[in-house]
Formats: sequence, structure tokens, C-alpha cells
Amino acid sequence: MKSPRNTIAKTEIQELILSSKSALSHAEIQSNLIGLCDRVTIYRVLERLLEEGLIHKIVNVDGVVRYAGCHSCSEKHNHNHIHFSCQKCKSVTCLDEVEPSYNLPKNYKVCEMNFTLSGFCPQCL
Amino acid sequence: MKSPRNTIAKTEIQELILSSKSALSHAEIQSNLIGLCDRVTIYRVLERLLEEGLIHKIVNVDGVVRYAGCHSCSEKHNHNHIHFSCQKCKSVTCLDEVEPSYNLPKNYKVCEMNFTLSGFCPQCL
DNA sequence: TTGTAAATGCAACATTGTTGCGATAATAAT
DNA sequence: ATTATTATCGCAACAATGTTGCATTTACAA
Repeated sequence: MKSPRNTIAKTEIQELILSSKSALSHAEIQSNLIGLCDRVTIYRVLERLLEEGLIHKIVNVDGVVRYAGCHSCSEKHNHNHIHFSCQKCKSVTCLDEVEPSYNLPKNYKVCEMNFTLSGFCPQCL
Repeated sequence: MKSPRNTIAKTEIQELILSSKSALSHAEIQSNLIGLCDRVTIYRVLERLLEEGLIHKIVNVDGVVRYAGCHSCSEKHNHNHIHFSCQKCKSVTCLDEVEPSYNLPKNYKVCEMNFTLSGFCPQCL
């Protein structure tokens, strides 16, 4: 029986992520919120926001981990959408409306998916 | 005009990856080839093998980078297949035959793709 | 106002990846 | 077979990212 608390750090980080058009890395969050809290706290807040289902985690093609708000998954909490990583402007965005389809061999049970396309976004094309 | 050389380190690492059923991380390669060469050399060999198109790089859902041999891409060198990461046995395998389909909004140019599903493989189900 | 435990800051550590440079060794040229 | 060239290697140092333990602070409920 753990009861989560609303702290300044959590509120600020949450707002930053939810208001951002693109997904943010730990480093980006840190440099956007200088002086707010410790580096470690950011990691722990991100962990909590993930658990609470308020944000989701994206692993980019280059291995960089980023976080984005959950917009289109209010009812059923799924993240089966594609992410796009622009090689020029370096932004990583959620294509909430795009869900891929595929035919998996039998006897596989899927729990999570991570689908990131890399290339050039409309702004940079 | 650089002419690549076949060294023991390169040969061993290449054989290890190509003979492995699942994709291997840097750490796994290192612990499989103790005493062969320096840690840094492994990174550099992997870089070369990637450039030469002999292996490909997979970023897992958890952010761990792994490498797998190129089997089904001898003619046209593409890696538009799905990878499966088992939460139980921790193996990451290429589902060479499974290519996803999706409808991207216009004005996106795709260069690379990274698609990893996470869950339970047939052996662990 | 007070008790509790959730959350934080700090230090220390672990892992992963990169860079520079002198030494080594694979291959081509002699 | 010997030598020259330079790709590759080992080592040290560094940077970035993420984790853990513990004492302190603080949100919030009683």
C-alpha cells in the first residue's frame, strides 16, 4: 500500500514531458530543468511516471532512451504506435495514429513493442 | 582506399556472431571470448563488421544494443524484419521472415527501421 | 500539529561507449 | 624471404548513462 505523492520535481517533469511535442531524453529533461532537482531524482521520477502510466519509454535506433507523454492511450493503455526519429533535427515523435501490422509465427506471446523508424521528418525533407 | 585486414579478433568475433542463434551484446561477446582481445577492440571490430554489412545492429526494448549476423540479406541488404526479445530466457532473435507493414503519413522519408517485440518465445511459453 | 513513509540529495559505484597514441602485425611490394 | 606501409591493437584516460545505499527532507494523512 504505497501512496504516491505529488512533489515539485514530479509535477515539473511531468508537465515538461506532456507539453513537449517530441520525446525527451534524460539529458534533455535535465538541461530544461536546471536547478530543479538532482540527476538521480529525475531517473526516479521517470520510473514513477512510467509505472503510473502517464508517460511511455522509447528506445531510439541509436540506443538513446526518451520519454513521451501518453496522449492517445487514455482508455486502453497501449503503445502500439510507430515512433519517428529524424536524422536531421534529431527529434523523436510519436505517430500515434500509425499502427503496424505483422504476422508472427505461432507460439509467440507479445507483451511490449518498440518500433522506431529513422529518416527525415516533413519539416526537414 | 583502405584495405581491410583479416585479424584473429575479427575472425573470431565474426564467427561467434554468425554461428549464434540469438543476437549478442558487447558484454556477451566479451565473456564468450575471454582473453582474445581488448574491450575496445571488440567495439572497433563490431564497427567494421557493420560497415562491411556482415552483421546488423539491434536495439532492444530495454536499450541494450545487440548484434546479429546477416542471413537473409545476401542480395539486397535490408533489415526490415522484426526482432523478438524473450523476457524469460533473455534471448533476442531475428524473425527474418516477418516484415511489418504500415501506412506512414506523407512527407516522411524512411532510411532505417528498428522493430522489436518483447514477450515470451515458443521455448518459454 | 504530528507521525509515517514517500521522495530527495549526495556520494559512490557500475556499465557502456569513445578517443588518442605508441606498439604490433597483416598484407602488398620488393 | 625481406621490407615497407598502414590497418589494427592494447592501454590509459575520459565521458555519458544508469544504479544503489543511506541519512535527511517533506508530502500528506491521521
